[in-house]
Amino acid sequence: MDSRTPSSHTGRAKRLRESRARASEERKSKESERRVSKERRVTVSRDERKGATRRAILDSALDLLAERSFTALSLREVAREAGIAPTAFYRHFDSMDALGLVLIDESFRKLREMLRGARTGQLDPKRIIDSSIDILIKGVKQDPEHWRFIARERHSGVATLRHAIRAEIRVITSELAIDLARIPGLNGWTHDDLNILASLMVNAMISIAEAVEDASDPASVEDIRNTAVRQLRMMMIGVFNWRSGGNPSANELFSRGPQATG
Amino acid sequence: MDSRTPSSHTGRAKRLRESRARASEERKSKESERRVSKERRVTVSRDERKGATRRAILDSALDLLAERSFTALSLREVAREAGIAPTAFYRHFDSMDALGLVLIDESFRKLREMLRGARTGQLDPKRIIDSSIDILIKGVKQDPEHWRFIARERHSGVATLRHAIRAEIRVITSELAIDLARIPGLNGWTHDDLNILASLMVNAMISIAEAVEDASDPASVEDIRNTAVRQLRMMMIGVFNWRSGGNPSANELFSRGPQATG
DNA sequence: TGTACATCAGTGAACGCGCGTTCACTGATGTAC
DNA sequence: TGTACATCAGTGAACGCGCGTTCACTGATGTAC
Repeated sequence: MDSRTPSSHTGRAKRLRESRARASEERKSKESERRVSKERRVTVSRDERKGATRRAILDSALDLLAERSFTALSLREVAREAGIAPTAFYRHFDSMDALGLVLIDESFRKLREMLRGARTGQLDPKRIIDSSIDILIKGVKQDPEHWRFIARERHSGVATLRHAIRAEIRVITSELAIDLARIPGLNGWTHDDLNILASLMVNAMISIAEAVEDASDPASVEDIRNTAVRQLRMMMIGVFNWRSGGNPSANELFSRGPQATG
Repeated sequence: MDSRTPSSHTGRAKRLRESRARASEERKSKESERRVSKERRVTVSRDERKGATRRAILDSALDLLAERSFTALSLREVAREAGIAPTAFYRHFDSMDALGLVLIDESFRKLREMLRGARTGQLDPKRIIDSSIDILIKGVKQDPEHWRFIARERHSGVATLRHAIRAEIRVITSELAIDLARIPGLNGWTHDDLNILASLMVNAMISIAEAVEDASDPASVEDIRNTAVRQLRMMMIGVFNWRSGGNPSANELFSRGPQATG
C-alpha cells in the first residue's frame, strides 16, 4: 500500500506509514461489516486513507512543535515529516493557522479528559492536594507535546491561537468554579469569589505543568512536586480562612503574624 | 549627519535617525569637555555613532517583537527597521541569538529596577497588597515591550533565551526570599518555606503581568487588578496562618470550613 | 459481474520572494609624526 | 597645524536555499448502470 511513497524520502514518511497501517488494521476489523452493507461501506476506504493522512499531518506538526514554536513551523516541513508532497497539505487544511486551531482543540480535549478523570476519581480527601498534583504531573508526562504546545502558544505571536487558548482556559476555569461551589466548605461563597479562586487554581495548575514540562531529570520533577504541594497547602489554608465578604486587612495580618491560629 | 541615509528607505530609518540625534545631542553637551582633553575625547565620536546604531538595532528588534516571536524575527527585518544594511548588523552582534541575550539582559535590568523601587518605597502596610499590584501594573504599562518579550520567550523555541530567562527569574525569586525573611511575621519560617513562598509570589506576579500585558481595554485591566488583589489577599491569609513545620491536613480544612476563624 | 465514467487525494514542476551570509569596497574618523 | 596612513562602520552585489502557493496532471477508488 505504500508502494507510491517516494524512495527519496526514506525514513521520512514514517508518520504516514504508521497512520496508514493503523487505518488499514481498523479497516480489516470492519471487513465483515463492510461486506454486509456494501453500498454504504465501500466509500470508507478512501475516507480512511484521507483520515490517516490528516492524522499524519497533525501528529507530525505536534512532533515538530516540541522543538519549534508554531510561527517558526513551515508548511513544507510538516508535509515532509508527514511523508506527503507540500501541495497535498491543502487537501486537508486551508492554511497552517487552520491546522493550529485543530491542534489546540485536540490538546484541550486531552486536558479536559484528564480533568474529568480527576474529578470523577473520588479522591481521598485527606490527600486531595497530593493526589491532584500527582494526577497533573502524570497527565503532563503522558503526552507532553500537547502541554508544551499550549504553554508555548499561549503567549506566542499568532493572535488566532492565543485567543483560542485564552477562550479554552476561561471555559475550564468556569467549569472549575461550578465544581467548587459544591464543596461543603465553600457553599457560602459569592459567585465572584468562587471564580477568583478557580482562576487562582487554574493559574497554579498551569505554572506547575509548565515547570514539570521543562524539567529535565526526575529529581527536579520531584522538587517541583514537593514545592507545588506546599504552595497549594498554603493557598488552601488561605481559602479556608477566607470569609467571602469582609476579611482582615494586610495590616492586621502583619501584626498578628503566623502564630495567630497556632 | 544623516545625508548618507539612502532615500529609498524613506520613513524606515526612523530608529537610526532618532538614535543618532540623541547621540549627537549628548555629544554637544560634552563638547567643552572634549576640547579640554582632545587626545582622549576625539575617539568618542566614532564610538558614539557605533553606540547609536547598536541602540537603533536593539530598539528596532524590541519594537518588532511586540508582534512577532523571536524565532520569527529575521536579521534583515531588524536591519531594515533600524535603517542599516543587513551586513552592518554583523558589526554589532555575532548573530540574532547574541542580540536576543542582550535584550533579555536589558529587560531584566528594567524589571529589577522596578522591584528595587517598590522595595525601597516604604509602602503603607495597610495597603501593601493594593500598592504592590498598582506598582506592578504601572511597571508593565510603562514599558510593555520588555514584559511582552520576557513572557513570550519564556516558553519559546530558542533554548538559549529560555534558559537565560529561567536563570534570571531564579535570581529574582531568591532575592525576594531574602527580603521576606526580614518581615516580622515570617521570621520563624524555614529557609525552604520562604523560598516556596517567594516562588509563589513571583509566579503570581508573572501571571498578573502577563494578564495585564494582553488586556485590551482599561476596564479589563481594572478587572485584573481587582482579581489580583483578592487572590493575593487569599494567598496572604494562607501565608499568615501557615506554621512552618506542621499544618492541618486538607481533610481537617474541609471539615472545618471557612467559618473556623470567622 | 462488467463496463464506462466521476471523483478526488496526492503529485511535481514552476513561480517569485525573503532569507542569512560572503565578499571586496568606500570613505569618514582617528592616529602618528 | 598639516600630511600620510590606519582603522573600521557601513555598503551593495551576489550566492544558494527553503519558503507558500498555482497549476495541470495522474491514477486509484467509488458510482451508476
